[in-house]
Amino acid sequence: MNESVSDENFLDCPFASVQKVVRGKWSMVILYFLSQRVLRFGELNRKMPMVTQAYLTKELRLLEEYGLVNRKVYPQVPPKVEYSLTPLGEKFLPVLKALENFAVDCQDYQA
Amino acid sequence: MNESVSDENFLDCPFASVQKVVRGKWSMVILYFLSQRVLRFGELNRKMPMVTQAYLTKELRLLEEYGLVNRKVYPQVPPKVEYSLTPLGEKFLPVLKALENFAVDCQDYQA
DNA sequence: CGGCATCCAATTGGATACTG
DNA sequence: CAGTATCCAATTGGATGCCG
Repeated sequence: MNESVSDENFLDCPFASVQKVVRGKWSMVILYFLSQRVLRFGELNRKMPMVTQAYLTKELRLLEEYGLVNRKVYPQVPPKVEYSLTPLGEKFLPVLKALENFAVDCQDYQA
Repeated sequence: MNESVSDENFLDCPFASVQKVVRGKWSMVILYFLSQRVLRFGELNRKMPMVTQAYLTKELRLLEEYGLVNRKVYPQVPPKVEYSLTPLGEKFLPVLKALENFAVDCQDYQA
């Protein structure tokens, strides 16, 4: 069900391969905030108070695994962890921009 | 695009309002095929054999509800139903294009 | 042909409490 | 401060069968 996308009737569908990035409920918002600047875990969480810290951790781990987010741990007490976009993460920004434009279009249509 | 999402108006966040479109596992693939041409239900299903018809129906209904897809029923026997993009659906295409580009970037990074 | 209804499995999202 | 660990609720995805 996972990697066997060699269905000949199917495509070399690029969407299937990247959709996982966009599926997490808050992943795009995370990427948006990190595109503005490097953020510590607590800072990011405060910008997204509707997300529990446990879930924020999970999504950050996923984005890290996908190679879009970098996690830098400072060996201190108390701990300090900074999150930032990787070069690949930066390459996702045009998608965010396109989605932003689309959101505007949506509002126009509702008016 | 900078200050439109300040630290507190996360609810105005355009991504949150639009993410539902992109969450369905196959919604982007559906939109991609429909961007190529108008398709009957069966045609679309044959292009996506990994999706059961019941689920394809569900996603199409959602995309219709979101205003991206138009469903045209021909009152015939046997039934004929054609799906196409609405004007709003067309406006989603830049997002698909951006995602496509990103998919290419992903592959570059894996190499 | 293009559904719908039903039921079920899997995945996701989230609350809460505890920790180095 | 930035997490784990656990448990649970909600949502999603999917199989199967019937219908006009």
